[in-house]
Amino acid sequence: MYEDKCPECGSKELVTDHERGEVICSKCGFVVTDKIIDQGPEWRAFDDEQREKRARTGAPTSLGIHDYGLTTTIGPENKDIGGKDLDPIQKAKMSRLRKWQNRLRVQDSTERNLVIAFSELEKIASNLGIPENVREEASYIYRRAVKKRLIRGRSIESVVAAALYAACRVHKISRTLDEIAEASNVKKKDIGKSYRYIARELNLKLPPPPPSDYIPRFSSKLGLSARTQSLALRLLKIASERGLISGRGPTGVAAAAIYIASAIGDEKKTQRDVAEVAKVTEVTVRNRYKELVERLFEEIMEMAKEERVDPEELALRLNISLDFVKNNGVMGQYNSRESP
DNA sequence: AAGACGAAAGTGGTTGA
DNA sequence: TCAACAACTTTCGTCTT
Repeated sequence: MYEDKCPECGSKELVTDHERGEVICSKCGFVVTDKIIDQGPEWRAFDDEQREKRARTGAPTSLGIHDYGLTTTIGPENKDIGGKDLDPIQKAKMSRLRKWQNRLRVQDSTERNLVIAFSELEKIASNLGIPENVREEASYIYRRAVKKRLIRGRSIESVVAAALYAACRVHKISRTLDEIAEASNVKKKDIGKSYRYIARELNLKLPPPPPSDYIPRFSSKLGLSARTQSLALRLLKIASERGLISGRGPTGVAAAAIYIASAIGDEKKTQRDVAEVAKVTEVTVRNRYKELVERLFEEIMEMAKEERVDPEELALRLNISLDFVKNNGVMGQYNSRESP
């Protein structure tokens, strides 16, 4: 469930972005929530007639059902098409058919494996509010892993979690290992191991997610405005252009950018709060944000100016000494800072 | 009491001989 | 296979507001 109004600008024009699993205000771009629970069908019915037509086409085929959802089950009602009761002979026949069908559907161990795996997948994915297309990606990856017999010695759950982790990265809505570990009963370490293994064996080449992938989700968890989000994204853009990102954990960098942006945007969050949503420690937030402040000083002051925040006030919020502010030339005089 | 600071020691993963 | 290494965490005492 989510609100029907944008908390940022009050507009009711909310758009659901199924690609990213986010609900976004079409006026100001604010991410209302990134957690869409229990999505309905992917289509919208504009009137009853259409709804009828579409509903009759049956369940959408889904990779997440072990036989692709294409089998017909024999219903338990013992009625014929007209809804009349069947005679006893027919009844017996149908019950025999049902028995066989159940035996055939969950036939070999591979099939059984998939049944268990996909129910686990659904559980984890719905805990995290992962959209349908990403779930299907995960199923696909998992199928390939099974086919290549990559599950030996690994638990089904850890491979499922790993597949989901990979699928999220493919679709640029990266979750952290911590988040997936929390939503499943698998330890972070095991997920990581399984992930690295299947990623290598299946030739999934996934670059590490850029910190910006985490900004919408973290910001909306913290209840930050769209304005502040975009400040954070701007900081990250400049930072990555200058190569200040490499080697650093993306979540820590994202957290730092949000911390700074929240101070500029006049809705300051504590290091603790930011660290919590990013699942890093305060120490890491501190280290990253100190680096960013040092090396993006002018840009930060420039943004402060745009946001009509007094430099001294900002210095206070970010615990930068006033000397540092002066020496780095808020007025634009002595800036001959070179990087070592 | 809360927020921030940073030193010091520990952890787990990567790299390179 | 082992050791060095970088990033990050844990823990903790201190300072400021």
